[in-house]
Amino acid sequence: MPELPEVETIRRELEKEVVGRKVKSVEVDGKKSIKRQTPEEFINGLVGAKITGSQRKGKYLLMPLDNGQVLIVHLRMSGQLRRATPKDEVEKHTHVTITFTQGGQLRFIDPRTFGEMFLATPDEISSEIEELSNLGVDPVETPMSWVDFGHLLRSKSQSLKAFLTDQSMIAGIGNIYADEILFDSGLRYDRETGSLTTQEIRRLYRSLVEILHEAIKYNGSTLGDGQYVDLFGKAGDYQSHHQVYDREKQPCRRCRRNDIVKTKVASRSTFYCEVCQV
DNA sequence: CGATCTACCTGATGGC
DNA sequence: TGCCATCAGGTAGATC
Repeated sequence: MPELPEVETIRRELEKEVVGRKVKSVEVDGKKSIKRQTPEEFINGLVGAKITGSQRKGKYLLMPLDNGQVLIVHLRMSGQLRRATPKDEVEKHTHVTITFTQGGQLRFIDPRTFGEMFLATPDEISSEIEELSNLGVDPVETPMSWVDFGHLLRSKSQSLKAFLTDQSMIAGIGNIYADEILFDSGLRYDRETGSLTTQEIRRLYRSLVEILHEAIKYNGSTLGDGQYVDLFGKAGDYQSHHQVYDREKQPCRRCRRNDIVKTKVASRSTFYCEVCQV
């Protein structure tokens, strides 16, 4: 599922593939992906506009336009952005098709329809749209010192996994990378934020940055369901580097003597090693 | 206050 | 073979 590394992979591709292009026409199939405004408002705001940038904040993609608005995309669970040409077969669950004056297309495909696209002004992004204005620091976009990270960590008393996946604290980490980061740092998912020593805080932050960068290097993770693919339909490669996620009952790659355990936390799967994580 | 659950939705999978 | 239940997870909002 798209988390920070997957969204960053797509952002980089969008930079090459759509920035500088002008929108010729937009096709919207129903209201499944355009939820915050009418399809007409969305289409009218896009047609004739040129995409001038490709940014990311947490799991949100933001593409500024030359008309003062910003095209915002959130892929949620199953959303895909795909480069296409008008001749390409239209895949099932294609909800939005943007055709550029140069001929190419950008398509939004989303079987489970949780994802969305909408237009907003920079003012609305920084004040009115709460999910965006409340987003915490993006650890790849805006690195911080481990000391600042420690302050943030101690600002709220909660479990480490809840902290890592709390988008208003650190933006971009979801279920998969939270487990991988916690394993790498040797910390259990249920440790309290206030219980960490200075050394553990440092280790957690180092793991967080390292795992995210490694995952970006391998173009993100594509799970067995194949839901995540990049702009060209290509799967990521980081899943083979997972140490714990989806490795239940398989031997821990670090201690080699314990099997990875799967448990449920807040109705989400959590994988960890009982020996390596304390 | 934090932790947990539920809704949103479809496709894949497993059991019978 | 087909039918039903379960699972996957991002996020908001309800509830404990």
